[in-house]
Amino acid sequence: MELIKLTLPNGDIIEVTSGTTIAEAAASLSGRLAKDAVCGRFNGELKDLSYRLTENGKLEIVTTDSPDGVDVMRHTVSHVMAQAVQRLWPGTKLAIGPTIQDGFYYDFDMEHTLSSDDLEKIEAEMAKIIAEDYEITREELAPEAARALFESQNATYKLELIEGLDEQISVYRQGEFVDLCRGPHLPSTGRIKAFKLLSVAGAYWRGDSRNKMLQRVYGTAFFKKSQLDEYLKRLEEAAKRDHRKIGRELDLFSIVDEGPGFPFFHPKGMVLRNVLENFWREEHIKRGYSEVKTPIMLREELWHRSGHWDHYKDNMYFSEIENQRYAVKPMNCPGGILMYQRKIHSYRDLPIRMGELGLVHRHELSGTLHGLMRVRSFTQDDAHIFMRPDQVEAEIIGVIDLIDYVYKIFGFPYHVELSTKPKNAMGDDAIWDMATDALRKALENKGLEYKVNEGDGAFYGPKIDFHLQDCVGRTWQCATIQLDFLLPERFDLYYIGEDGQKHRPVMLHRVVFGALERFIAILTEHFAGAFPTWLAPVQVMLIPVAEDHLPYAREIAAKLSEFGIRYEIDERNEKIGRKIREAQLQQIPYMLVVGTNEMNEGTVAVRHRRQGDLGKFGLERFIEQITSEIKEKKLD
RNA sequence: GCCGAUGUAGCUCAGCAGGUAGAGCACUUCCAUGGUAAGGAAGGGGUCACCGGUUCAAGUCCGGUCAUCGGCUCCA
Repeated sequence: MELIKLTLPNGDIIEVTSGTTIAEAAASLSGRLAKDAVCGRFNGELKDLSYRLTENGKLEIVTTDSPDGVDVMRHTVSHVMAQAVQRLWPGTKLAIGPTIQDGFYYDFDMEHTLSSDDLEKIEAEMAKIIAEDYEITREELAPEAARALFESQNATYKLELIEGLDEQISVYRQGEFVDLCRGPHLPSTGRIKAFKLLSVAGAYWRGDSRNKMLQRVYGTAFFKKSQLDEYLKRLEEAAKRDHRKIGRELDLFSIVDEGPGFPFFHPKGMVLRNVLENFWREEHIKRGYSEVKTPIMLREELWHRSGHWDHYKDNMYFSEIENQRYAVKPMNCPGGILMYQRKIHSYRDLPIRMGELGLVHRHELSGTLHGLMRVRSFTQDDAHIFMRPDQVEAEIIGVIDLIDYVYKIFGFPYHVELSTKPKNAMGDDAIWDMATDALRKALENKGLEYKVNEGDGAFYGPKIDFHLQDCVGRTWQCATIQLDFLLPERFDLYYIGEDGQKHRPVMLHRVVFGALERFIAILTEHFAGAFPTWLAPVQVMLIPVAEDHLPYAREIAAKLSEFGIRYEIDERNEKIGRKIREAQLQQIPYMLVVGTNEMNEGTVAVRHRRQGDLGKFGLERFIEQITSEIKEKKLD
C-alpha cells in the first residue's frame, strides 16, 4: 500500500496510506480534531472531509472555531434552506446561495411570494431536514452531464451558471436535493446546530436591475446556540442605536413627507453640526486651508464643460431662470475650479488648499433613502487642492494626517483602500501610473496598511478611501482622497512656472467627514446618543430641587453661560427623580442638582450620566473640570 | 427605480364580523414643594397618509398615488 506524506500546520509530517480521507486523517491526529473537523485545507484548497488524499501535501484540518469552518457550515445551511423551500413550494427555481459577512442568503424564483410568516415554516422544514441527518455527497460531472441533470430539473439559473464553467462541474446531494456547488460542505445535515432566518427581500438576478427580481431569504448560523443568541442580541443592539430613532428621541433632526431625503435639522441637531463645523474650520486653518463658498446653482453649460452632464446628469436637478438652463450642484468641484480661475497663479502660490462646506443636491432613487445616511441634499466637507506635480505626495500625506487626527478624536478605528484605474477611465496609463504611485507612496510612507481595489477608481483619477468602524463593528466609507488630472485639463487650468511658461496643476479632491449629515448619523449610532461632552447639544442640565431654588439655578446658569457651556434649566414643577430620569434619557453628560444645601454653601451637586452622583463641587471646580473635558474633546 | 411589508393623536401602539375611534407617554390646568431614573387629579388633542371606488354605511374591503421600513442597484 502506497504511503503519502502530509505536512501539518505545526510542521509535523505524518504518513498515511494513499486514499485516506481527510476525516480519517483528522481522527488519527486526535479525537477532538475528529469531532470538530468541518473540512480540510489541502495544499491551500478547501476540501470535504470525505476527500481522499492521494498525494503528498500540506494538510490543515478546518474546525468549527475557524472562520472558514463557519463559512462552510453556513453554506450548507443555505443548501438546507433551499431544500426546505423546494419541499414547501415545489417548482421553485434556485439562483445562487452564497455566504456573506454574518450569514448567508439564497435567491429563489418562485410563484408564491414569501412573507415573514413563511420564514417560520421554512425554519421548521429545515429543522426536519437537519433531524433527518442526510449524508451530503459530492459528485463530479462533465459539463454535458451537468447540463443534462439541470435540464431535467428545469433549473434555468443553474444552467446559466454552468455556461460560465468549462471544466468538470461539482454538485452536492443531500436526500432528494441536488445543487450545483463548488463546496466544500459539512458531511451531513445533522451537523447544523444553530440557525435563524432573518428576512426576505427582492434581489435582481446577477445584481443587474435589467434582470428579473428574485426573492432572497437572508439567514445566519453558528456552531453554538450561544453564538447565535449573541449575534441576534448584537442586531437588537444595533437597532436600538438607529440614528433615526435616537434622532427623534433627542430631537436632533427629522425628515417629513413634504421633503423626502431633505432633512430638517432641529436646534439640538444644529448644535452638533455647528460644533463639528467649528472643529473642522479650526483644523483646516491650522493646516493652511482657506475657506470658500460657491453657489448652489450654476449655468447648465458649466456642467457640460466639467463632464458631469455626461456622467452624472441622471443624479442632477435642473431649473430655468429667465430662459436660461441652470443646474443645482451635485458636487463642489466645478465651482472650486471657477474660483481658481478667477486670477492667474504663480508656482509660488501652490499648493492652494481651498475648503468648502458645500451643500450639494443629488437625485437618489426613492428606494435608497435612509435617514441621514442617504439623503438628497447634504453638506460635503470638501476641499480642492491645486498643486504642482512635485507637491502631490506631500499634500496627500497632509490629508492622511488630517483624517487620522480627526478619526482618532472620535475614537474610530479605520482601514484604508486604494482604488486604481477603471475601464472607462480618461487619460493615458502613464499619468495614471504616476498618480497611483503617488497615492501608494504616500500610504507606504505613512506605514498604513491598505487593500487594493483594482479598477475601482473614479473615471478621472485613482483614490484612497477611509472606512471607519463604529462600536457595533460596522464600517462606513467616509473620507476619500481623489487625484484628478481630468478637470484641470478640461478647464485648461494653469499656473505660471519658474520658466515663465504655463503649466498644468494637479487637482486633489478630498473629504474628511464625507458628508456632515452621514457623519452625524454615524456619530449618533456610535455613541448611541451619548455624545462626548464637547459634542453634546446640552452639556449640563440644571435641576433645582424645588421652586425656591430656581433663582440660584439661574445664577449658576449665568456663570456657565460665561464659559460657553451649553445648559438647560429644568424649571418644571416636578420631583427631582423625574427631572433626573429625563435628563438621563436625553443623555445629558452632567446634571447639577441644586437645593437648599447647595444654595447655602454656594455649591452644586454633580451627577454624571454614567458615573452617577459625584457629590458636591464648588462651582469653579466643576467649571474647570468640564471646560477641560470639552477642550480636550475627551471621550467618556 | 425594482421586489416585499407598513402607514390610526407629538411618540409607542390597540381597534378590523365594515356601523363614523381608544390606551400609555407627552401637552395644558389644578393639587402636592419634592434630594438622585416616572407623585396625584382633571382636561385638550385625530378629515384613521392622500385620492377614487364598492356599500344604506369604510380606519376596517378594492384600485391608484405618496411616504416609511427591509433588501437589490447606486452612493457622501
